[in-house]
Parts: sequence; C-alpha cells; structure tokens
Amino acid sequence: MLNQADHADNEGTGRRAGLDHADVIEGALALVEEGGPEALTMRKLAAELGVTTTTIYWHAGGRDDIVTAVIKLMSQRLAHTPVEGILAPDRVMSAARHVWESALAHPEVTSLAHQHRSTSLLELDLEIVLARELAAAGLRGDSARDALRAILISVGGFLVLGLRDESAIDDEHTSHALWAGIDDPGIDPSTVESLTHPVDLHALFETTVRAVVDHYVPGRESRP
Amino acid sequence: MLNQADHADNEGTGRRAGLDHADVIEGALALVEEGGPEALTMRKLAAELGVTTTTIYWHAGGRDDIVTAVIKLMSQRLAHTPVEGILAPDRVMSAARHVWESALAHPEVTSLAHQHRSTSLLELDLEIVLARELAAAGLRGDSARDALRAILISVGGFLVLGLRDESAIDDEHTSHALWAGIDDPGIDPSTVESLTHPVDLHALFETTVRAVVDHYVPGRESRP
DNA sequence: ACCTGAACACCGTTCAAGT
DNA sequence: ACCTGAACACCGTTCAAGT
Repeated sequence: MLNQADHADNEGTGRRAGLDHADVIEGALALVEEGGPEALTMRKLAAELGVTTTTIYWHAGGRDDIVTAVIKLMSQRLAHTPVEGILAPDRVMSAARHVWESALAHPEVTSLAHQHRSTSLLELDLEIVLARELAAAGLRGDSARDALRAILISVGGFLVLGLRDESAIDDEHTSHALWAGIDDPGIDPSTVESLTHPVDLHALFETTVRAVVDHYVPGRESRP
Repeated sequence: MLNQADHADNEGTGRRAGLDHADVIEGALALVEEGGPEALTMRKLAAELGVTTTTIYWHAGGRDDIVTAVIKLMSQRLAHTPVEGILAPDRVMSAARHVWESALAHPEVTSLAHQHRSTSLLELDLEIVLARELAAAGLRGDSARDALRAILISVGGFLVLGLRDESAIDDEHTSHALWAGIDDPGIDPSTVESLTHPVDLHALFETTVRAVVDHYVPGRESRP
C-alpha cells in the first residue's frame, strides 16, 4: 500500500526508485500488519515498493535486519500511556497491563518479535516504565530484577495464549478442545465441563498477574 | 540415523522400501531432536529414510500431519513421574514442575509444538495429572479450570524464556543485554546492574509459580 | 551511488506414471 | 498398494552487470 506519492520528495535526486531505508522498513511493517509475519518476504516487499529484491538488500540488508528494524520502529510507536493508581502494587499492575495491552493492540508485530526472539526489544520502553514503578515501590538490585522478570514472564505466558486466540478459529489443538475428549475418574465432571470452554483471558490476567505482583511488591508504600 | 535394519522385519512384503507410518514419524522425531524444528523438512526426512518425498506423503501426509504425529508420539513418551508432597499446594507445585521439566528435557520438540501452537497437545497427559491434584485439593468447576489455566500459563511464560536460553549464545536482543545500554534516573544503578545479568530461571520459577499456586489452591487440605 | 537480471540452493506440494 | 521423477510455485541470498 506504499505508493510513489509517499516518497515523491525523493524524486529528482540521484536515486531512481527514490527509495529510503525508512521506506523499506515502513513497507515491511505494513506487510506484517496486513498479513502477519509470514507475509513479510523479500519478494513481496520488493513488489510492494516497486523494486527488485536486490534493491532491498542494498538499502536495508537481509530479512533479519529488516525484522529487527521493524520491531524497533514499532517499539518507538508504542503508546506511552501514563501509569495509573496510587498504591505501589496498583501502579505496577498498571504498567504490566500496558505491556499486555500494547502487545494485543499489535498482534502481528508481537508475533513477529516473538518468532524472532526479540520480544524484549519490542517491549523495552514499557519494561523501563515497569522498572521505574518497582523502584518507586522501594525495590532495589536483585529483588527489583526478580520482580521485573517474574512479572514480565507471567505477562509473556498470557501473551502466548492471547496471540494464539487471534488465529485459532479452526484450531483443533487448543486446550479446551482437547479436554472435550477426556474422561478421568480423578477429576470432577463439572471441572471437565468447565475445561472444555475457553477461559476469559482478561479476567484471568488480572487475578494471576496481580497475585505475582502482590508476591514481589510490598503493599503499603504509596507514591506522590 | 534410521537405517534399513530398523524396519528389516517389513522387508519381503509387497513394500519396496519397507516403510511404515511409524517409521516416518520416528524419523521425523529424530530429525527434530538432532537439528531442531527447522531441520524437519520433507526432503531431509525423505533422504534420512532413503525414499522420495512423495513416499512420505503417501505414508504420513504433509508436514503438518507429521508435526502433529511427532508431538503425539512425544506426548506418550513423556515420563509419568509420580507427584510428590503431602500438602495440596506442594503436590500441585510438583505437577506443575513436571510440565516445566519434561519440556526442558525435550527442548526441540517443545519448540516444535510451540511453533505449531500445539503445546497443550504435547502436555495433555501432564495437564491431566495437574487437574487431578487440583481436584484432590478441593477445586471444582470454574475455579479448578481457572487454577489450571493460570498455572499452565505461568509455566508457559517460563518455558518461552527457558527454551530461548538454549539457543541464545549469540543473542543481542535478550533483555539483560538490552538493559546494559539503559541509564534511567528513575531506576537505581544497582537495579540496572542486576538487570544486565541473566536471571536464575529455576529459582524464579519456584517462587513465582508457587505464588500463583498459593493464590488459587487452598493451603490446609492434605491428601492420603 | 543506486538498481536490475539471472542464478543458486533451498522449501512444501501435486500429478502422472511405473510396478 | 506402494514408490519414483518431474514439475510448480514459492523462499532468502549473492553476484556480475548496468547507469
């Protein structure tokens, strides 16, 4: 969906296609947001930009470099929503929720980052916000690190399922689909019945991540 | 590493390569365990088995079918280690640890399942063990389901990082590598210093998952 | 400095043909 | 019933060549 008009100001220079590093990365981001990580191929990107794949290599390197640049670009664009709450655990929880929500707002790019093992590159700014709240809660050194990592890992677990649900319309291998075939004498029928239905991820996120936050963050401090 | 001797008992029948559905899946599993998910290609598998790719399709279908079958095979092979502990939360924790440890024992297959969005297919038997312990702890219906999902999601979050570390010798995008470049006035220098070092995942697993377990599982019940 | 065309070494999958 | 060979439509990447 990038067209010549988007970089018309580059025409008339020594360049023939008027292509920029930024143009390549923005085109790549557009491809990912439209068709997911697997839609980002060198040939499709080249076609989108109206050039040959070789031109892409000249401007922005190989696919790996482009993926990294796309993640960095999205990282900058992630909304810096202010943290809410008075008590320290509430504010930490709010920062954790930002990570969760901004990832769900851009599921395709988050999936891309996940596949590329660069989730923390995408989330770094939000991790810093979370770290500040932990510092304000009185956590220092190793205990701050452990709290940060534990919270981010928990959020990450929810993200795996949250992103899964996006594309799982026909999925036969979801946990709740599999439980439909289970009949175990050690488990109550009402429990099995519950397990055949998908869970309310958002509600479960709140209580579970809150439990982790409460375990690591002292509760009585407040913040001006 | 499969050779003709492995299925010599099939020779002399109407078959020419003496190939079986089970042979294909075991060959696929071997490829994955040796070279990771990306080593499982139809051509490599065919070469390993000494046939053409088309033969693979005849016996076991396309790559998707093979991946599913590999995961099911590994699911059956996962050790049924007995749950330990007397108090309910200890036993639930033990069952959760089984999920974590059996996944780490087979990182490549777990990665494959993860990519295929079939983690719960791989872990189903261990999920059932966990569900039994939750039932024994007195949890029924929705509260049993929520506890199970919350615990599995937490374990899943740790798995993402645990599997990451396996292949992260040169990784520039790990969280602790990124924090080395951060200088934020709102965060204590000792905290930043801590964050530049990798975390002890096993220790963090114990305390974090335990916090989740304790939040969902009543603590006073015991089991004969 | 910027861009193209052709090529290489891979993929998954299908189809007609052989025994 | 079981297996092959050739082909199709894709990949990422490189290299010599053009302007």
